[in-house]
Amino acid sequence: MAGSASASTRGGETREQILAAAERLFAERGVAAVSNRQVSEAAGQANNYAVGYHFGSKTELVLAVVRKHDQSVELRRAEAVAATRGSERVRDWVHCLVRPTIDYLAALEPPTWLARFLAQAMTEPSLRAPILAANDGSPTLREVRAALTRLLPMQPEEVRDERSAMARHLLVHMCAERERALHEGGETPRATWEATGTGLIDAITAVFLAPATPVPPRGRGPSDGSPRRRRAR
Amino acid sequence: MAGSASASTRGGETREQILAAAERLFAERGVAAVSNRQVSEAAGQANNYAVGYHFGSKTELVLAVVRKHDQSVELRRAEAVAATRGSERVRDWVHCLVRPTIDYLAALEPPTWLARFLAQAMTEPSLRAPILAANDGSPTLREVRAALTRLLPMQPEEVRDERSAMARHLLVHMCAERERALHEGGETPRATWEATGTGLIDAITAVFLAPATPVPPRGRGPSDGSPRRRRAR
DNA sequence: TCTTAATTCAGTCAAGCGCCTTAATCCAGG
DNA sequence: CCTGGATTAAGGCGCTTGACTGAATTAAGA
Repeated sequence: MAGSASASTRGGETREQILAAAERLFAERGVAAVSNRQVSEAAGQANNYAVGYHFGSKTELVLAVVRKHDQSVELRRAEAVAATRGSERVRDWVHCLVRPTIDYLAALEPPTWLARFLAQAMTEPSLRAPILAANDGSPTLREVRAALTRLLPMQPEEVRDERSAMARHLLVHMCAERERALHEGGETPRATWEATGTGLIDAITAVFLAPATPVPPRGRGPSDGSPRRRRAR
Repeated sequence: MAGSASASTRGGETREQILAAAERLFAERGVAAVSNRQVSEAAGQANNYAVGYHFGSKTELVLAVVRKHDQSVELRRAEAVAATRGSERVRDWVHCLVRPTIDYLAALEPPTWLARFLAQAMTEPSLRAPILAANDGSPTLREVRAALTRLLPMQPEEVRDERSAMARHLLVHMCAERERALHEGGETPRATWEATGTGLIDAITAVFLAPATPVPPRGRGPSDGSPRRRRAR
């Protein structure tokens, strides 16, 4: 395997081309539907084993793409967290969850593939775990989670975890959906990434702040908040 | 191709076995990662072309699985809508969005594969469109959307559409996540499908009811609701 | 200038794939 | 009981894939 030629060595450039090609192809067709050969060829390599040589396996290729972008997002998130530290507003911390990703997407020059790529990669059963692990390692994300825990002290842990997962799903899949619409030239619900981010912050803030219907530990509870209804027919 | 042997003919039974095997394998490994041969073999067929014979293509196989379940969910949703008709509470209509799916999942005998299967199928680029089309055709879903539009008249259409998409993503992926955790024997944020449904209704209701930050038609607006911040470093 | 290690090229190979064919097998209606 | 259409078994064909290899090509340093 090639050493991680970080800079503009010969191999480093090839690596970049492979990463770019992989990101695009995986975003368009799904990770499993694209062979390493196709990635190698799309990257302009005559050697059909180029991916194997530079990355070892498809899993490591995908992780390399993820890491490449994660780095930049993590930086932006660190900035956002620094500016938010001390705030008592849930919305401010949700902002830290959403804006870094959105701003990074907006900063990439179109056409972008990242959002769709991430949605694909996160859904692939064999890739889900390692990618989420990388997420768990982010210190900034950890700080945001801690802040939300502090601001929502009455909320059962299970509810907060559940809602964190919801926030993640919304961010990933709504961005992917917008990116897809953008690419296909169709209509996008929002005119800009900026506006999409605002919509996501509105929604995710509402999710975290929503009153949680208490669920009885076991057995039927007094009510689950559903309307009057019992046998309609 | 086989006629749609609906009942318990010889071919009908094989069809069922193929559908069950496909649902399981696709849920576990992803649609693209499973070959038609593997599905045929898992269904106990010696003929590696069994899928082709009975369904024509992988796409039609997937759609057949979707339709099989959709039918039952649609029935439950019709009941729920009938019981909710006339209600002015957003939550009641969100209930109609969530409960039918959740209750159907809860009614299936474990282990279930449907939720993960749907998440996989919806993410597959080539399958997304036809599946969403089937969704659009549902008259009950149409009625729910109409009701929500009626109850949220001030909300820009783009915001409502966006939030409908959010609701769909949350329902699909949160169920898939719980089902996965259930299958792997890990911890589930909620003890029961019932409680998961309640959590989803809480969250999705909040999303629909959330105040939408107005986005200026063009150019920088007065505020996007973000905290005081301008150059943290 | 000359090494030399890293990288790319240009293939090979077995395994698995989609698609197709032919021959058995099944079973409902005559 | 027989027959014909539907279904399943068994396997072939051409192609792509992942994994691998040895020779050519760079390019950076001695």
